[in-house]
This record gives sequence, structure tokens and C-alpha cells, in this order.
Amino acid sequence: MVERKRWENNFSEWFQDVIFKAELMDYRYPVKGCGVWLPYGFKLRSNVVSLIRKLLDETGHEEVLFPLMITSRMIGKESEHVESFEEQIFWVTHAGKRELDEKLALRPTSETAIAPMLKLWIRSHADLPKKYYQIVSVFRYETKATRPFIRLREVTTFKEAHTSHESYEDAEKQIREAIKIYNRFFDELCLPYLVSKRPEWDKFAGALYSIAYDTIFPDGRVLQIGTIHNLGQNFSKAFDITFEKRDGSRDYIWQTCYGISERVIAAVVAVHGDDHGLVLPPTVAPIQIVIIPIPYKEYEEKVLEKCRSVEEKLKREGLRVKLDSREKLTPGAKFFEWEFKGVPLRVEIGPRDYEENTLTLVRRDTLERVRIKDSEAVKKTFEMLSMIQESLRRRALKYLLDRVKRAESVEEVVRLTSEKPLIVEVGWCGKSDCGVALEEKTNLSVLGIPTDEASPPENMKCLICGEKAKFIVRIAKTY
RNA sequence: GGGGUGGUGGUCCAGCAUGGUCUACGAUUCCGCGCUCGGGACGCGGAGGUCGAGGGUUCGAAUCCCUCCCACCCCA
Repeated sequence: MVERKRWENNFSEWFQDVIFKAELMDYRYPVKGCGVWLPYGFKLRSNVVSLIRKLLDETGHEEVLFPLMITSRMIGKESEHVESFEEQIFWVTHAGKRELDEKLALRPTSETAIAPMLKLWIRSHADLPKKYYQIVSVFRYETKATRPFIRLREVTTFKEAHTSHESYEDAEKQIREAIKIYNRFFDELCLPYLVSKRPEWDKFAGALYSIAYDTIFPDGRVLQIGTIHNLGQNFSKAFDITFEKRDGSRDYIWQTCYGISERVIAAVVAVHGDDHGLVLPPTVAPIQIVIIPIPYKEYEEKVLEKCRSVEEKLKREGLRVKLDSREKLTPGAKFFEWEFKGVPLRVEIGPRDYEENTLTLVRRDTLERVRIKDSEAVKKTFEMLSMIQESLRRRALKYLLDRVKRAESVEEVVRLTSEKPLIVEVGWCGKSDCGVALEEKTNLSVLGIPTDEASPPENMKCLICGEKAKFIVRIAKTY
């Protein structure tokens, strides 16, 4: 395995470095909290976007595109909702020199953009369910330290799904489908996650409840990489979106929404990386295989010729292949460059390989080198790509699980997290007061209660008040 | 919200205390040529700067003063 010292001990620096030098994003754009997707990063983003698009399309979601601007009246209709976003909204107040009669918000999210249209589109139960999604930029004036991919003022890759249903049960069913979709999505990216129901004080403004996906970074902090909200009838009541039910009576629609952003790309970068740079899962790597010729006196043409034929062969199999035939760089320099960019598999072809009808394969995750016969090229390539995918998934999962601990007292939590933060599961009575006190005393944030676990052990007690625990609650240092 | 640091070729940075010797140091990058090539080669030649912006002091400002802008870091 490749060392992960800098990755683990100096993560913040490592992360900035990789994003820039692997040419994912140039974050030097002169507006705070905004960055430029570079070609290589953009391809990675496209692959991630295609994946989520495929999963949503397959499950009957329809892609739409709503306008960027929302009137102040619309955005103010759901009171809890505005309140939570108020301080973060970018307002368009002028057109040239003239002040607008009604100022316009750049969407911080699109519930209030979509609601008035749903009111026009939905008339009866026959129009339901409706499952829409869009992939757009959203804008939030972040006051905390902004960071590329993680905390942006323009989130450029916000996938938001918005669904409408005729009953609470149908909405609940939709939540379960959303969970399945997100599980699959993160599995394809080899990302491990914990699914938690957020506490009351941290749910999405205007939702009945929120479910969130968190993953852990090498610095021990936790990143939220996806959320799913049951909106109940809060927005439909605020926007008066009603429909005729099967029995002829009228009711407000039931809604859900769920979102992911380029934070999942941050997670792919952070979770799989090592001291040589990026390590990308084959599913989304812009280049899956890089071919590097090792020229030698008298062999230049022959070697290159063989490289081209291997490139052709692999491309025909639908693989994303790059032949790096730049003459000015030595093979060693190319090795470092493509390793840094996380290309999962490298093929080296030199005079020896030419003479002996072999290829040299090197996998990025372990840097193991094997020589195979030309005739096995396609078979071995596929084998190795799926081995890499599998081993990334396993390693990342283990890394996460190793950093989830249980504790029975505040002191124990403090002790466990003194070196480096991790995720701690503790008993909780369920009262908000105790939850808030827990955050204060441990200097951690409550992620919420596991969605996949029934009830806490018999003897578990609330860490604050000492009463019998109703829930297990996860706490961690968050981004 | 509070505090701090900084802005000089594409990148990283020296110079600023004590203004002139700055026609701005060095490394890296980039371009050309040659030689190399199984883990970041080397040699020679070349390119690249409104010193964040504006104002002021001065014979003279990257350097001193004022105003502004921007970015980064730390703490709540």
C-alpha cells in the first residue's frame, strides 16, 4: 500500500494541493467561494453527474430546469424556510441604475421556485406522484471559511430532486426509494457513509424531518454528502398547492426533496487519496487506463506502434484510455503525473515487453506491478479495474468503521476525541436541551440518530441527564 | 461575529527595518535546440512584471503615510 502520512497528518494542505495540481479546480478565481472547474475536473464531475442522472432516470424521475431567480415574495412564503436562509441570500436589487420594484433572489435551493409551478400543474391525484430533479448552481453567501468543493458561495453541482405525493405514506415510500438510490450512488463511488436522522434543531428549514449521509475525512472531521427531507405539507400549505383526492375531497400535496452536491466529489478525492495524490474509482475516473511507452534506442517506433494497438484494443472495449506519447517527458515523470491525477491503471510498454509479447500493468491503489501476456490484455484489464474498485470500497469502509466508537460519559468522549476527532455514538434521552448541552460539553456536533438501528441497548443512559436512553445519537466534528 | 497574516513574472518567494546601489533576488514553470528515456534527467539559449488599487510625502517609493479592495489563517 502507498503511504498516507501527509494525507492523514496534513490533510487540509494535501487537499488544497491535490485539487489544484491534479487540475480539478482552479480556486484562484477572484470571487470568494467560487472556483473554476478545469477540464480534468470537469470530466470527473461529468462522470459523477451521469451516474446520478442514470439512477434517477431509471427510477422515474424527470429532469427539468427552473430559473435561477426567485421573487422575494415567493421565497418568503414558508416562514421557517426564509428565516434560515435569510442571511445567506444573494439579492439582485438593480437593473442597470434602476432599483427593482421587487428584488430577486439567486436561489439558495429551489423549493420556493418550484412550488408555484406545482400549484399550476397539479390538479388531481391522477397527476401524482410527480418526481422532478434538476442539476444546477445554487448560491449562498457563506460567512464561514469557504473551501473548494466543500463550502462554496456558488455550489455549481447541486442535484435537487423534488417530489409530490397524495399521502404521507406515499411520501414516506419515496423517502425509502431515495435512500436506496443514494446508497447505490455512494456505493458506485466506493464511498462509505453513515445515515442519520438529523436532530430537530438541524433539520432542513421547513421539513418534518431530515435524513443525512455523512462520511469521515482523514482529519477526523465529518462531511455531509447528501440529504433527504420529508417536507410534509409545509410548503404545499404555504403555497396553497391542493389536489382532488380519490374520494373527491381536497387536500394539500405531500412533498419530499433530496439533494447532493460537488461535496461528493470532495469526498471521492479525500476518502481514496494517498501521499502520491488522487486515487479515483474506475467508475468515474476521466481516464481509466494510461499507456506509457518506454522508448529506447532503436525501439522508439516499435514500442509506440504496440502502444497504439493496445490503446485501440482497449478503447474498442469501451474503456477510457489515454496514450501519453509526449516525447519531452521521461517515463518516470509521466508515472508521477498520472498517479497524482489518480488514473486507476497504468500500462507500461517497453523494449522488453515488445520482445516478449507482454504488457506491464501497475495499479494505482497499491502500485503493484505485474507482467501479463498480450493475449490476456483485455481480460486482465477488466479484472484489475474491478479489483481496484472493490479494494477501494473495502479500505474506505474499514477506515470509517474504525473511527466510530461508543462512549458512556462526556469524559470518555473527550478522551476519545482528544488526539483527533472521530464519530462517537452515545446514549440520548431525546430532549433538545440535552442534545444542545451534549454539543457544548463535547465541542462536537450532533449528527443525529442512526436510521438503521432499532433501539439502544437496555442499560444505555443519556450522557447528560442520566435518564434511560431513548436513542443512540452520533456526534462528531463537522465541516 | 472577534482576532491575525498577507497581496511582487504562470507558480512559490527575496527585497521593505535604515527610500537612491532595483534596469526587482532565487527557484520552479513555459518556449527552442541537443542529449536522454523500465520511477520526478541534464546542458545551452530564450520568454515572462501596471511590485493589489487609488491618493499623499519626496528630487526620487516595491519600500514611508492615508483610504479602499481582495485573499488566506485562527477562534466563537
